[in-house]
Amino acid sequence: MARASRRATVDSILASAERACATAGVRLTAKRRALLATLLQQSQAMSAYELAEQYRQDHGESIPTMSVYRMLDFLAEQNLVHKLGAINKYIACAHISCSHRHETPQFLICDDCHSVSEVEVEAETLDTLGQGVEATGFHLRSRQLELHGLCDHCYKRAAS
Amino acid sequence: MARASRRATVDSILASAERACATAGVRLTAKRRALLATLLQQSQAMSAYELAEQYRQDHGESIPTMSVYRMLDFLAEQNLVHKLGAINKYIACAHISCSHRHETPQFLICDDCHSVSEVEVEAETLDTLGQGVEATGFHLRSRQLELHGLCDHCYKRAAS
DNA sequence: TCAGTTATGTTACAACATAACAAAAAAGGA
DNA sequence: TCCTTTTTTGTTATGTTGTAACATAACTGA
Ligand SMILES: [Zn+2]
Ligand SMILES: [Zn+2]
Ligand SMILES: [Zn+2]
Ligand SMILES: [Zn+2]
Repeated sequence: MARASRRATVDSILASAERACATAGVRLTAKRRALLATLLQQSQAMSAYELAEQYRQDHGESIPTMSVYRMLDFLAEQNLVHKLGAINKYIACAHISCSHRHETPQFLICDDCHSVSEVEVEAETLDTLGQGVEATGFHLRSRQLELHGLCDHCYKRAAS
Repeated sequence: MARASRRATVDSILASAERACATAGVRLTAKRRALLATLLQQSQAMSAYELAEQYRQDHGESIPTMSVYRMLDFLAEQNLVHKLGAINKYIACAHISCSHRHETPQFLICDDCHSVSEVEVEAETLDTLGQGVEATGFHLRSRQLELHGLCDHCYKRAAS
């Protein structure tokens, strides 16, 4: 049943994504939607080339990497996926179905197994950080942090 | 005179780097030193390939990119340079000649002119951030943040 | 000197990303 | 509907970043 429930969750997230795109007045085409579906079913961050291969397996149709990059650019603009610049990989947003507005995401990247968690950080802490930085005359564009380390699983395995 | 004083500054930083390597019991070879000198004279972060080309111009000798990567790895281990993972570039540490121990550096990266500043952030704020993250079970490896935005110069130019 | 280690060079290739242009699909009005 | 315009997707070629594997050179310490 895990599989069925996972499937249902993906479908409901896709429905939310469709509504978000309709509201924004942009087109979530069949291919963009299919690519998002592929990414949603991954537990790890994926490179564009890995996604092209997974898409081929999932949908029985090959797709140029060039198109994958363009679709990822589109999805990232709509905040449906996030690009992790430090490792050149992409992850589906964990909050597509949330009603609240999209807060700046923070990512914890395991340097061993490459799993990625999208977490919330206290707004107050981020504000303090941002104010300290802007006091130097710099103007932050994004408060998306990408923090590296070990996930609990890999940490415990390394300790043994 | 600006050129002469700049030259002197670079020389004194190189002398500090030599002392640091001697203390650590590692070898700052002539090529590693020459590469560090090249990087010290840049005002922007440089990719490994850009550095290979600049090295060739500075020292009248070509150098394999493979060697540049290895030297940069060495210099980064000694905290003489920092790698900016988000943009795949390298920058000389701004504190080589400082006597105090090397704090975790924080970088402000201008997305327009690509200038990079190495700044201090209040330790307390970083601790709060780190504690929040570690409370989720994640184990941070580094607290080096790479923040993107616009430097004051580019910000004002964009506003006009 | 000579063996062992570290550093650097060479070649080949893998992985990531984009430029330039062509074809197809969708949108919108006469 | 038909035609025009715009957007999306495909194709080809190439640029950029990084590493593997192995050879040679330089240094170090008996
Ligand atoms: Zn998100
Ligand atoms: Zn892990
Ligand atoms: Zn530094
Ligand atoms: Zn700037």
